Amino acid sequence: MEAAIRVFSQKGYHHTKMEEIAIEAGIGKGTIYEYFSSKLQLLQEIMKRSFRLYEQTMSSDISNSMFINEKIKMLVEAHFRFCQENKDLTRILFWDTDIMDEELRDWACQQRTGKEKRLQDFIQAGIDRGEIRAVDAKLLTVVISGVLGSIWVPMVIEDWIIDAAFAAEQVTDIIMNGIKS
Amino acid sequence: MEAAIRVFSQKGYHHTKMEEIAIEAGIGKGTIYEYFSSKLQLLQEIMKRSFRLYEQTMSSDISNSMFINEKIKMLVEAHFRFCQENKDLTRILFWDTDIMDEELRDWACQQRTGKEKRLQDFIQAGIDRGEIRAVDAKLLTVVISGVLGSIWVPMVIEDWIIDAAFAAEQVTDIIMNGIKS
Amino acid sequence: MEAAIRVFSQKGYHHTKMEEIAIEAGIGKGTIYEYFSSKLQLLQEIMKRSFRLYEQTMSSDISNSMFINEKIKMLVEAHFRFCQENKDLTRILFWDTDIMDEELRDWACQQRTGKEKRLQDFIQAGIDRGEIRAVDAKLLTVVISGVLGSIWVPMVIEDWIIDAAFAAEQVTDIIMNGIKS
Amino acid sequence: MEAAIRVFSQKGYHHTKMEEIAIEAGIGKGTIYEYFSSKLQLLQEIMKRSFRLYEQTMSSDISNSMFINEKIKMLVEAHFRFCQENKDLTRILFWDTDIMDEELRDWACQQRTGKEKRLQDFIQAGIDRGEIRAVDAKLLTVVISGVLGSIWVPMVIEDWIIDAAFAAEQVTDIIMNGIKS
DNA sequence: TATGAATGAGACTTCATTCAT
DNA sequence: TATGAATGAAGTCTCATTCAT
Repeated sequence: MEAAIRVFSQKGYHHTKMEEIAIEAGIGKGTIYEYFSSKLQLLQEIMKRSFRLYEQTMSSDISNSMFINEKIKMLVEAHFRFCQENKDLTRILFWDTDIMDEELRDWACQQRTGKEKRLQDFIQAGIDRGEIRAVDAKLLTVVISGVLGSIWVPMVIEDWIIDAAFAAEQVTDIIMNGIKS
Repeated sequence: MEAAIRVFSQKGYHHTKMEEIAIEAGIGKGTIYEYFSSKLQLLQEIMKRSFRLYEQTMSSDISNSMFINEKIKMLVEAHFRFCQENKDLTRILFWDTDIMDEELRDWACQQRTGKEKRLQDFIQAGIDRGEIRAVDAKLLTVVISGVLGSIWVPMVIEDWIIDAAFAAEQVTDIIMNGIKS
Repeated sequence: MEAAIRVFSQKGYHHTKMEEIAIEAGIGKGTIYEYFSSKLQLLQEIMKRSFRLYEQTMSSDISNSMFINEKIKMLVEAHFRFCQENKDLTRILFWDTDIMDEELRDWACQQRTGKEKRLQDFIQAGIDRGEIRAVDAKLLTVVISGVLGSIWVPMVIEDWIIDAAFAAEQVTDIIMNGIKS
Repeated sequence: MEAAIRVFSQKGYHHTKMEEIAIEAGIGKGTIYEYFSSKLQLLQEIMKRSFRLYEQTMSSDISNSMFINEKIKMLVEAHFRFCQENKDLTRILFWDTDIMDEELRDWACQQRTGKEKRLQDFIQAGIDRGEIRAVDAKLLTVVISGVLGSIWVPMVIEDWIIDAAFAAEQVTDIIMNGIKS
């Protein structure tokens, strides 16, 4: 699985041959099939595990009792940290999106939708409590999701290294206070 | 080419067979090869044309003499409009990223990097002129790119319809003034 | 299909490679798949066609209005002729019985059962009309089926050539009159 | 070996995996190879043993000193009994005929040929002694072999249960006296 | 002696591409 | 110029067999 993650991440699902994974893992081609029934299932297993790991990373850090800006900061920081620490997984998770079969695609959509729903609810709550001014909650959700969903690109592709805590601070600052001087 | 765009967009590059494109186009399989030397080249042609169209859409609207918030607004609005009006192209451009061969990938990276460079310069100029407070220009670039690069997902996948002008106004407002009440 | 029949007949289904069929047919491996979706389907098509041909051969000759011994003679003769004239088909039809998948196997069983049912009815009618003495109809059916189902072996394997009309006459004579001197 | 017989009989040689035999036998996959050098050799061992058992069953009962009809009756009865009592073996012996390699196939052919030669000689003797009228000995051999070689089908496939002694009596009666009323 | 995880040769099947018509 | 039947390279997956434990 480790080997598969490395190769998938590097060459993409469709350009990866089972033999390459086997070689990378230092095992025989057939051995992979002892543990995964097909190439697709191998990818799916990786994705499911990744989603689970991502969920853990995200949810463990964010308690419910914080102020909105603290919450956003932790969210952003956790996401940045995950991407930075799991570059290969990140690349697979966000890049190889087109191979998922119907089932996995639906599942991934649900995951995303669920995540965004929680984010949107939590923004709406902030608005209701008066911590956030009355912006369009859906739009703000998309904005924040967008930042999270795109930050990995320079990190993973250009090997851009940035301190997660600092980046989170800055991004939260921009989101909260804007950029107008 | 129109047909190819539709099919690629719907099924993704790897799941599209040349025959399907031919059928969609109402022509023979061999005829495609009269105009494109290979499946990959067909995609590349589409992508290049798309990038060109995108560039046009983006640059035509944005004159150099505007204030920063106007500029950002136009940038966002133009992007939103492009995504909304070219859903198929958008999906290909942003989704089928993993098939590009070395050459195309490099080219796409250059395009992106170039775009971000211009964005970053223009942000830096804003900071220098004092229109923007001293945030990390690279980070802000990533944030704005992220919003642009992610907004298409709900538009294309969930068929989320939103008025480009209104969305641009809101997003610009958030970026400029933040969300704190 | 002609080529497939030859190769299947000679080497058996499991020992036949698609490439061998292609070579025998003087075409490319892939071309076979233009006309048959899989190796199994190719065999099935051959079998279905063979059964149809067999049925035709059998039924065309045997009118309903004959005496029992005439009927048996024609049955036996038609069968012998079919085996002699379609050695390859015969070998496939009666030899490669174990590869049939569930569906085809069921279908083949039905064919056989149907055939035997008709034979049994027709024997029973002979008994009822008093042309045949009161033997066990089921057993006699099995005996006659057995003769038909086994005669091909020396014909096909040992290349035993015998005049169908003569053989039919003799066999019918044995069945009708026994062998006791 | 018992396990192999059961599984081969049920699924056919080619559809049987070594692992399935191991599971059926309640032993490890590798253990089979302690006793049989290959899958094919395992089948061959089974077949050889079966032929031997068959030969025993057939020859033990049939003394040389009997009248022709007694002899045929015993032959038929012994065969029927063997099939009835060894359904799995029977199915393997008569069904999985196509997998035999050159060597085994030749051996099986010899067995069969030998058997038929003896049968034919013994028929010829009957003719010479005047117990049988002058039919074609070869053809009669094929007829009797055919009945023997086919009777197992309804027994094994349709689970047709019939008393061997009764069946033998009837079949012998038909062969000896025919069916004409 | 018994095992079963590991192996890799081998076979099926796909599909981008060609080329005779 | 347009076609689509033919092609065969390439890749997935199976399963008999091995061998370290």
